Amino acid sequence: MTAFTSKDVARLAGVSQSTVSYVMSGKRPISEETRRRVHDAIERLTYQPNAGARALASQRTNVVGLVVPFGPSADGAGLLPFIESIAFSARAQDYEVLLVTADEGSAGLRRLAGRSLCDGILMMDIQTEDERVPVAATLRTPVILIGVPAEPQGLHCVDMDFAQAARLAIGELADTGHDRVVILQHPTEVVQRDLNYVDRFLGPAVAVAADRRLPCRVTEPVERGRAGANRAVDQVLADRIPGERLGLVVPNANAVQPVLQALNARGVAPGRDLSVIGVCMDAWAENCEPPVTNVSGEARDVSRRAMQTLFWLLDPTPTGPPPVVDLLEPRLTRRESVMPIP
Amino acid sequence: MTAFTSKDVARLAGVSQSTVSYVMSGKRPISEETRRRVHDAIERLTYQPNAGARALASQRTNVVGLVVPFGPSADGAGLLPFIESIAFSARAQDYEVLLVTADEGSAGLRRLAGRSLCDGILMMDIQTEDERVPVAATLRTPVILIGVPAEPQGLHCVDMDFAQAARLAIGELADTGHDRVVILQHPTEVVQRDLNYVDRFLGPAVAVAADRRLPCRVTEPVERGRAGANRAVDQVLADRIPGERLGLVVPNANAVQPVLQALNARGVAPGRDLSVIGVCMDAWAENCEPPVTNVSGEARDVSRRAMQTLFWLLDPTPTGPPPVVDLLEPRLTRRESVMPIP
DNA sequence: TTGAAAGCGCTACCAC
DNA sequence: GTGGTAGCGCTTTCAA
Repeated sequence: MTAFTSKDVARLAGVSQSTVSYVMSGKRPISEETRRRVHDAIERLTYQPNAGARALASQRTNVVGLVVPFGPSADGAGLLPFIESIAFSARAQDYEVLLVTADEGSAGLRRLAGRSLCDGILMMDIQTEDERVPVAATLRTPVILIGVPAEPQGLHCVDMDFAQAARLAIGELADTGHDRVVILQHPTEVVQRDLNYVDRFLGPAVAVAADRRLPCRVTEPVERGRAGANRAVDQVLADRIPGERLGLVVPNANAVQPVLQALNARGVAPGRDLSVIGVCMDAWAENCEPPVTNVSGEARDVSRRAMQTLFWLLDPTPTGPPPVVDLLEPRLTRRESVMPIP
Repeated sequence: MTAFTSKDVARLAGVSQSTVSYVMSGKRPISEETRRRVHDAIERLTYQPNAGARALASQRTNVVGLVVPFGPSADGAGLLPFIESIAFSARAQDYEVLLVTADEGSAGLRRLAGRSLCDGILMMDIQTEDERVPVAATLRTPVILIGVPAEPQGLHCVDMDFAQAARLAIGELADTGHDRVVILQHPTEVVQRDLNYVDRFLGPAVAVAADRRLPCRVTEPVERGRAGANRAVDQVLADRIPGERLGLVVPNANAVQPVLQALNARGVAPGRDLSVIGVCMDAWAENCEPPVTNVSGEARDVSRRAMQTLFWLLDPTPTGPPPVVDLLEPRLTRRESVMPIP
């Protein structure tokens, strides 16, 4: 019992195979009568076109490749919203999503492109100097980076604007009369992997603090999980100068909750005894104790935009091209973790 | 600049196209000399076979479809280890992974099979009565269920053995001299969605408790997040009978941490004032405060096994077929959240 | 408005 | 051990 082909549809509808094809693609005018007959036949046979054959003939797979940072480094739940919203955007345009793990390095890219497994590629977790970027730049298949490497080599980049996020966070602490800021560094592994967003945030953050005459220190890397947060918080509390208004900035979304827990456990109340601003999704910030003032770049927005860019590259429309480096505005939401102006 | 084809390789190596094909597939003996020449040519051209053409000619896509429960119900971080290990298993066998979201329902299955997008399908988050299962059973494409519906219709099922997990958890509380057990129900949404593992755990749990003469109550659904856990814990503590040895069982992996936090926040120490046993991955259990005694079905083991089963179906080997319903043994690990025998 | 037919790049049969 | 060649099921010219 082998599947029906467009030939079967053609025979049943009493038309040629090419007519079936044109009815499906809409690439040439078809009489109402013919269209109906073909659609009927398609329905009766529950015909579906063979993807391989279509790809071979049309040079279009209708698949997007997605390179995800699994492997030793997979960074907790933050990944899911990305994958999820990419899957939805793809589906909305009749595309499938092919998953490739980042631990393959550029081999994955070469495979996707070389075998014509997909029409375009989305790549996450870009390193500042990323061996895959130069490779990606030479492929026939368009590649969109979610993140901004040192040298994008002409590739389209989409991400949250971390510089702006830094300005918002530090600015808020300056505006609310803080005396000093401590920024909790990402975990060692992230720092060592040279992930692009580390310095895109830290650089501007330090600069803005200097600008606003706010003493500002960056901690040692804060390791994942409860233990890392505890250690970092102990250190911060030990260094506190009596009476100062201290602001903590947590650029690592995964650290926000553990840090708040550590503070609570030590009887230090964010919003009363010191301030905390996190960089994380709103949903996480709201669910903290207390709800935390955050700068938010929603994963969904970033991946939706990345998909839009990719689709534009796949068929450019009259509307101008998307920006090559496309940074989305973050948003500061005030909640209860920042001390009010005295 | 269009990609090289096997014809180019053949010309460069001075052999026929079919020889190139046979060198790559190893499906017929090739002289050492020829093999070398072909491999050289492949290397020089960095030739990669076109996936569509190959699929069309061989009726094999070398792709596995993965149906993931994204959508409103996506249940936090628990999903990633599954996806991740499936991706690795696939890669190890030279397969790609195509992602389909569960919100498409059986349409996704029909598309994967009807268009020959993949050779086999893995489906997660099975409902006890799942509309997709009867559909899956009629496809030409083999489907493996991760989970066990009421009527598997001959489909292969792989999952943790929740009945055994229940026995382990309840048994441990009985053995350590508890007077009463409270089981924290999954969130409303999970219960209403009729997910198969809810009753596969609860039924046996209640039965074993009865067997051991352990009074046992199942709570109202405990909603996601801190708030849900707080409410549930308040209720449990309010119902406590002074002096009793109370055991809490938390079958919902995502609730384990919030529940422990809620207890801690109320000055109730698990392992001293009452006992907690969670059903969750070891990594999560270890990272709790205190480390929690758990029954663990590791996602990785389940998905690896599911992939093995799928690969067996794709090319059956002399070794017998895998069991149709394949339940993996869970493991109880004692940590610090269960009160020692008095 | 429609049909016939030439490929797309590969696999696998049949021949030598 | 190797080569020739007929498809796989679709899209897209070219012709009518």
